[in-house]
Amino acid sequence: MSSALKIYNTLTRSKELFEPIDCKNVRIYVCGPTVYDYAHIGNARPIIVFDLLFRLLRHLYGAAHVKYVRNITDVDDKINARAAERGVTIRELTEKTNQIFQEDVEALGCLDPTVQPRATDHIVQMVQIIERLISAGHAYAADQHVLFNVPSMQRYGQLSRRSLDEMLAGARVDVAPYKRGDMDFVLWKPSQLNEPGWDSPWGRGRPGWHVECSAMSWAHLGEIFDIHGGGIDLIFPHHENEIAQSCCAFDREIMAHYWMHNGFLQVEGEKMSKSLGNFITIHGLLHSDCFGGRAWAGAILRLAMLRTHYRQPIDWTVKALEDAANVYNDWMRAIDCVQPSEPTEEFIAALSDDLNFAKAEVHLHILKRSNPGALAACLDFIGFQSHEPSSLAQSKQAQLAKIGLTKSDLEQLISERIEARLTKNWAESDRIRNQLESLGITLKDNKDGTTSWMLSS
RNA sequence: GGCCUCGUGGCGGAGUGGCUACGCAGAGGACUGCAAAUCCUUGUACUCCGGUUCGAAUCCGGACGAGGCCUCCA
Repeated sequence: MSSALKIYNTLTRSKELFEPIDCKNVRIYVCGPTVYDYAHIGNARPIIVFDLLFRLLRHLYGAAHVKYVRNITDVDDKINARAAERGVTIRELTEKTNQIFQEDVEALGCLDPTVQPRATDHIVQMVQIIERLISAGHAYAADQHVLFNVPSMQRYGQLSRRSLDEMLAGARVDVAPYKRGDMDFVLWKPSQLNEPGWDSPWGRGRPGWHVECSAMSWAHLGEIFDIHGGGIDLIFPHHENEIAQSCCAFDREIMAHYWMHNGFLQVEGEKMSKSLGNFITIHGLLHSDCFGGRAWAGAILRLAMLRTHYRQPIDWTVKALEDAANVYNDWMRAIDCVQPSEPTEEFIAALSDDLNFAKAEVHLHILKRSNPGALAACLDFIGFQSHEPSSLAQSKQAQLAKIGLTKSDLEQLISERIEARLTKNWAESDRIRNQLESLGITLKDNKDGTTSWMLSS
């Protein structure tokens, strides 16, 4: 079985063999969050999906040879509006939001990207790109704004596969007096004194929406790189405009070779929206009972997310989380006290087929019986390593501490119960078992007469 | 209106021309004081209608349905 990586490329709308520009320096960029509010569960999808890809690339090319950049957009009009609304400074808002985001992502079992650049640290590069675009005739300054002149780029619309005519037919574009073409989009715009702004050749202002990604990918990955990822909704206009900016600024045919997009998420069959009241955040799922009446471990959320192929639409349901929890707990029991060996080739090969997790999951079920060590290694591989034997022991200890029992207290209770069972005192036996169950500890009577304990799931 | 996805058993979800995965849930059984866990058994599905073919869930055409984008959005 071959582990050659194949990925679906939105540019060509087909699955292609992945061939890096430089196998010693594989480069991937993923559009990260705009930090103005708690990240919702839809935001978690690209984070998890591309974390899986990152892990796979590290395996295939070596951890030192993969560079993963996921940006943090900390300048945006939504941020300005939210900060004003809450009466906090922009810096306070973006710092706090980013901190929660980082905690959420860690709980979801994601590795840190190689670099997490911030938009506000790359204003210089943005200005440079804009200057290049102007001098190449692809952008123009007008009325304190700088706009990208869409008709100046013949290939515009290549990624989203739409022609300028079609786009204009939709015709709900902003009409502004300073625009030459209806589709032209803003690279730079003036800031009021109460808005964040930077000095530039066009006056004090701030960047438009798309240019930050062109600047940050350039700064950290170069003019051209391997993979660019994000949600499917970003294809147009965000990624289309990034391509336009980068290709025209650097006079390149392409910006990234492979464009990958994850599908959308719905909640219990409906679009997630604040008005429907089904807007759920990662934070809420992890730390409250807002969904399904209980909190969910990050690993459960991660597994539930991965079980649907990343390009398919996913329906986020309580049932899917319960299923994922069942499967996950099953695996954890199977690898309790097992030393991880190596992930199997079949498993890697399945993932290498455009991240076909469902196909890979089959091998996990097989390994559960035939080779727990390999199962543990496969689970480690895909980011479930928080439950290595040592940390399972740790979480058992933590639970004891939480309920105020020492290990010998527990052992005492267990042996009392064994006594009771020997004298067929079932009432006492059940009383002890129920008492511990209510404290989050499940007892299990083994066939040899011993009793072991585990954390309740 | 334009463009783009998708439609598999109760649920999730592989499978791109023949051998009809896998998991969850359910049912039956073994074991057990009862549980839990484990093990065994059990599931013949592919939206509809045409077409191509010896043969289609899989290819082609059409219908219906769901979702997305075209405007901020992962």
